[in-house]
Amino acid sequence: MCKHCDYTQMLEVRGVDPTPLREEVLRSVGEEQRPLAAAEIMAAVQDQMSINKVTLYRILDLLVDKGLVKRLSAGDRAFRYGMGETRHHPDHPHFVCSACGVMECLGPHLLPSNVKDIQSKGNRVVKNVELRFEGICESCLQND
Amino acid sequence: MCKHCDYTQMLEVRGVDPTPLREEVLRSVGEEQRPLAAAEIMAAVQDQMSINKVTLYRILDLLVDKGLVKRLSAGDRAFRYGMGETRHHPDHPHFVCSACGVMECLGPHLLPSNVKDIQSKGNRVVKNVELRFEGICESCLQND
DNA sequence: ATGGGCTTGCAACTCAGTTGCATTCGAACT
DNA sequence: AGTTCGAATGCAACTGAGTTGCAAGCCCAT
Repeated sequence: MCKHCDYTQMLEVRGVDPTPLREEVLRSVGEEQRPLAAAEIMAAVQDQMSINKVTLYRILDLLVDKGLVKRLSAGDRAFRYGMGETRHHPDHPHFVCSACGVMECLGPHLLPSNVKDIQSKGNRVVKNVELRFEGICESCLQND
Repeated sequence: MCKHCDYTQMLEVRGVDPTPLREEVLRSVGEEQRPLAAAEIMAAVQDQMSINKVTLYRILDLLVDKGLVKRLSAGDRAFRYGMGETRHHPDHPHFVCSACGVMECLGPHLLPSNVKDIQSKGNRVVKNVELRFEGICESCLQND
């Protein structure tokens, strides 16, 4: 996705042992311009090396836990996994096509800044905000 | 949820035969102040009459299709079902507690109005917007 | 070399939701 | 009345994404 990302270093900085599988999973997520389902990441990694389904899910859990990867709801039964926030990749909303199921990233400016107002409202702690648009993507509109 | 809702009539207006089960499912969703998971709706309906799991899912599909009910992602594996938009119930964001999994409704004012700007951006059609906050709810904060 | 702690793999499981097909029921048509 | 048709419901078995339990492999420090 990005020239700023040294995946090995990103892992080390978060105190995660940079094993080949972990690096490859993070790279597969990072090199994509859109969040992927676990099955897609699986296929991408399998392209380079062999990996077990359980290992993949455990690595994804770990990366999500360390904030390197963000787990996103797509409105269907499978999560999507995209790069976590960094200085170079601010938080942003997503668009999901209900025809083909592809999730796309939208510009960060579409995520209203006043959205964290809820933090002060009521006695709750807000840790995360997710904004998702659903509809039909450009490519599906053409091939209808 | 509401004095404005005549569930039988709501079904009829949308051209849906108001069977006892459909009325009871819609009522179970409508009388709650927060969106429920299918299992919770199941329990609520079972309280009044016997219903099969498959029938419940089919009724929910139907109600979602007719716009009477809205299917919401909670960030976990189970959808939540809340009342669809009406004049009396405008679209609004939700809060999900990652500790107890309960989804709460937030005020419609927290859903930024400029959020539909994306409609014009790019060649896509946006049909739905979902804004979800995640964190720890008031009740879980107290019992920690 | 050996013991303990990560990392990975394999099989079996869970859970929410779905599919296929049988049954029931009520309206409609001889 | 008998038949037929379609819509609504039920039951069992399935699906797909993710999880759990446990064994095996690997590495490093005693």
